Amino acid sequence: MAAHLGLSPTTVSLVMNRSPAARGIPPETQDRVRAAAEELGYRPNFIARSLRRQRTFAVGVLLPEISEGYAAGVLAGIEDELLQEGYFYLVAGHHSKPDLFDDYLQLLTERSVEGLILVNTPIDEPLPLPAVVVAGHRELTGVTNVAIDHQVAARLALAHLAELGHRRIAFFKGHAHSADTEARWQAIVAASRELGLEIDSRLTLQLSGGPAGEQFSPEEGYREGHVFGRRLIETGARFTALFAFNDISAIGAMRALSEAGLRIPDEVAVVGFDDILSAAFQNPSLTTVRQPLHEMGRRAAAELLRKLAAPDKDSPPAITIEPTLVVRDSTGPAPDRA
Amino acid sequence: MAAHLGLSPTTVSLVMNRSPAARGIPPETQDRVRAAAEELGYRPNFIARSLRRQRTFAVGVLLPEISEGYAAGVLAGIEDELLQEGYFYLVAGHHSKPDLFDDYLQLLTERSVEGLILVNTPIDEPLPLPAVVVAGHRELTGVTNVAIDHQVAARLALAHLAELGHRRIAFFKGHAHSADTEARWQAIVAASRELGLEIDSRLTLQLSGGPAGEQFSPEEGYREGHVFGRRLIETGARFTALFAFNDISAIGAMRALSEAGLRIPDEVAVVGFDDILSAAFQNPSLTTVRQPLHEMGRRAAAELLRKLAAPDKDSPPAITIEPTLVVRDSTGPAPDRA
DNA sequence: GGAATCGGCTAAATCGTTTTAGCATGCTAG
DNA sequence: CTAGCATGCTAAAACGATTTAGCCGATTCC
Repeated sequence: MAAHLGLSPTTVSLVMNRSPAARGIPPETQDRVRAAAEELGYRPNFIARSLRRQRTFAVGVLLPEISEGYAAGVLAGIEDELLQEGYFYLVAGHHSKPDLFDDYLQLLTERSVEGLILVNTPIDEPLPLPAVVVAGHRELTGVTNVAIDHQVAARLALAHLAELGHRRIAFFKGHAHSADTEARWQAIVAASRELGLEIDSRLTLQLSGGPAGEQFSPEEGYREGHVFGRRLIETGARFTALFAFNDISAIGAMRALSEAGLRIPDEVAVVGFDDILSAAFQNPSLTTVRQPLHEMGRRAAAELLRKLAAPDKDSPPAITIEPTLVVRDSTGPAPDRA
Repeated sequence: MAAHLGLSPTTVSLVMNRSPAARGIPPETQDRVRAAAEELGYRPNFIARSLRRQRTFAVGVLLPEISEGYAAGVLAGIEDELLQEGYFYLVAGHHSKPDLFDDYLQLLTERSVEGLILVNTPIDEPLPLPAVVVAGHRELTGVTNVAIDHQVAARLALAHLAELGHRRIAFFKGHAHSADTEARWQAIVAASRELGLEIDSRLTLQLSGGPAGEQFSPEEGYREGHVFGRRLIETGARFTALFAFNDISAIGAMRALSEAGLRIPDEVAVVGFDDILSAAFQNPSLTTVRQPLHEMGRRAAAELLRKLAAPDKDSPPAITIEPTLVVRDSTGPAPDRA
């Protein structure tokens, strides 16, 4: 390129980067360089540039499983934001195996990513690079945690049910090793108090989510929802609505309730959480709290880029995002009111 | 590192890479180097290495949408294979916008990826790098196409139905701009002939899949399945089974059939295609042909690595992978036989 | 005793950029 | 007339590794 023009690499570089130092190069020469670049299809080598500038315009993403709905949704948002800003990303799925966390962290740093985004990945030690966490389990100093606003989520679901006249509501709590379980439950307790609803501990079941460390597959989660749906009936305690921890268990429970002869939503209303694809395809279709995964990803990526641009400015410990309620056919007026 | 040991970078490099030229370096020195590397946490800089060796150990993946089930499933397979072999990958989702194909192809080549994998991405021009295509639309010379074996898929589904006594089978054909539509339909025609089944053109409906170029969202696909289910009944032609083009339309059709008072599987059997997550959660759960997405991804990645390792050896134009039949509750004996 | 070999290393070029410092040349000002 | 300055460019170092060619001293061989 430089040779072809009879100019030095310096000049070419200056022009191509529209560097302020190119002030001293007359417009004609600049045009000549750009024309030649166009003609030869010249594109500066990113690797060489990265080496010299010590910037890769790449970030690393660590998540449990790339094909799983939650992570994939968030990743799509991350991608949108990053590509727009000229960044790329390297992903590694660790299949929830803690040994792999470190291995992949190593590999990513070795490749000189500039920052990290962890999705649903519990980690204890401080991270070697600027990082943002989505659905993080613990708080790490200097690391921003992106999560939905559980207060709002609980209030949306419960206010919807209360408005329909439901007073006796059953709950599926999340499994112990989920990041959201505790926060969500506290929000539910608070919202119930606000709305004057009582929580019956007999109607509060905790999902196991599989043996600690491992994760239930979706089909197993569905099955657990089914079992728990039956168990609710067996308690003998009266309830007119169920707020499940996620759509999968809600769908399993709906099946169990129908099998027991309970009509949905006439006799029992069901609210799920997440708004997975199949929520809309159920019969009846499932009312649920939607997590704006895409936006969570976007915000996480945007915050990371902000950190990279201004490492000194300290960053918020948390970014909370508003969920929305998707009302479908699994909820209706409480039977005693209808 | 070199300075710390009082040795030259050459020696360090030779030892760290276990280069054959390290023959001349005595084991003690080698140990000394490795010990120091361990102690200092020294990891060679990948960028510098890439620049010198002209190898990045990275490949580019182009797909429509990272959060969509098909692509995400394939990508998980790609990832498994690549990470295992020390490669990383850069992904870009083009949202089915042809203008973005070239842009991202540019960006990826600029970043010196060594090869490309295209998933569900129709492209005409020859590619600038070694490439493998999953679910490719056209044949490109030198590019291997990974796809399922449609013959087997059609035979699995139809033999299952025939065995249950079904003779009058309705079909949903794929939309015109899907890579699989034509191949699958031909396979269905062939398998029908083999099994002595007649195809009634009144019972063969073609999905539109949305206005050309754009893609239907899953919810729209579901709705189309619902409409088409009703339309099947309206034809007045007798049928005891439906083989849909995908699970989503099958689920929509099941809904329509139930609403019309037809019991599944007693009066109509339904077979889907893909085995998406919700197939197992339907009521009744959906019998379907499962595409081994993960394996398709793995094979695609493996073939690409093979190409990179031996660019001269010519590669197969296609790799076909066997689907499997997942029998659930939406299929049963034909009514006239039961 | 001199040449050849061997053992243990290293100098220097290279990959393709960016960046700092500065070199000619011509013009202007004092 | 010359110091100073603007103009238009370039030399060379640097980024952090890999790789080729080869140096130097000691031993072996004839």
